[in-house]
Amino acid sequence: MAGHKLDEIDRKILAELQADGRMTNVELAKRVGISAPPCLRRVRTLEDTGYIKGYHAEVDARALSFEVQVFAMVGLVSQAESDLAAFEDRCQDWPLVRECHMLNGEVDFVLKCVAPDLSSFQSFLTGHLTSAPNVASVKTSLVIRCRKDQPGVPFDVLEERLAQRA
Amino acid sequence: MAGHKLDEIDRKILAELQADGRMTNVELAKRVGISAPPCLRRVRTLEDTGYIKGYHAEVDARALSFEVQVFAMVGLVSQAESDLAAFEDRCQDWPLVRECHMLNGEVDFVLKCVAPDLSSFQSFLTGHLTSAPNVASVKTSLVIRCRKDQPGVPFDVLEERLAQRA
DNA sequence: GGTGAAACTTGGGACAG
DNA sequence: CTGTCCCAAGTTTCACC
Repeated sequence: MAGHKLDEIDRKILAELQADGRMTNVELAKRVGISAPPCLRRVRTLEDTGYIKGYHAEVDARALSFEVQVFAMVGLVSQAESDLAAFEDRCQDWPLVRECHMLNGEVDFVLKCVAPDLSSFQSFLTGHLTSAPNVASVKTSLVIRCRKDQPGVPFDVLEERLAQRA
Repeated sequence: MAGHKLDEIDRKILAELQADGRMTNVELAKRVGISAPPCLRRVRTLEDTGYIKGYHAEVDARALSFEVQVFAMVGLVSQAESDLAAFEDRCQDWPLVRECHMLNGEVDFVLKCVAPDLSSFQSFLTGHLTSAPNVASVKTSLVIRCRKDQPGVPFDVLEERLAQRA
């Protein structure tokens, strides 16, 4: 899958498509300094090998009346692998949970949730999350504001590291 | 900006482009059930009014040797607005910090960070984050695994709510 | 990696409801 | 104002070097 090695042009393609996923192939080819056909071949290879996992429009949650964003820290009673996996499976079925990360330390999971308003979040919280099997504790924190929300990875850091090794 | 009201076709367009941001306009038009030109006009309007804030390729961080993902809970000494804003400004300059959310409750900010490995994260942590002005406490949690990571909002929840109101 | 050519897509104009 | 039909310009994607 990811055993394929990337050259500088591949990394530039990834950086450009991460910044603007709807760029036309000719524009992309111009920016990375090759002609369109080999550029498209590289993009297809990056998609097929899993470097590119998809393309998404970034929609404004607030404009769509999802006014509330919440981080929920979840502790479980049992941390046996089957119980961890069972909780993750449950998260798949909850549309308000957008991300589910298993953590080290005191807390077992952090969930990033969205909801149209506080009351619909609270009915999810009490009706589904805290009442789910094996859930010991849930601490929630409302997002007051978000001034940085960048997807993906910082390619400039990657290039710096590669430059230092050379 | 967002005062523009959306009809069902607009919401379908947003849902489709959130799921696949590289879909061609004709494919999109077919899926939402109108012809291509008005479909494109709607997409442009959604972009111009801010419902669509951008398009991004989803790249595989691990494949690009960003092996480490960390959530950092940050408490500040002073929560005066100017001090909160100063911390947010600093986050803009740290490429390893991908998201910076201000929270209510005991902790002031949660940061989602990526790094190539543990040692580079720790040098960022001690060299930049914990040593930044006004930072009182930083608690970090390594992401062990992530089984759900969906961008954006759940459109099915939105449609359900609209159906119930009708 | 580049070139050329066919098929398709984009995006505008003219026009109907 | 939003939809449909049509057409030129541009884009994708093929076979080939």
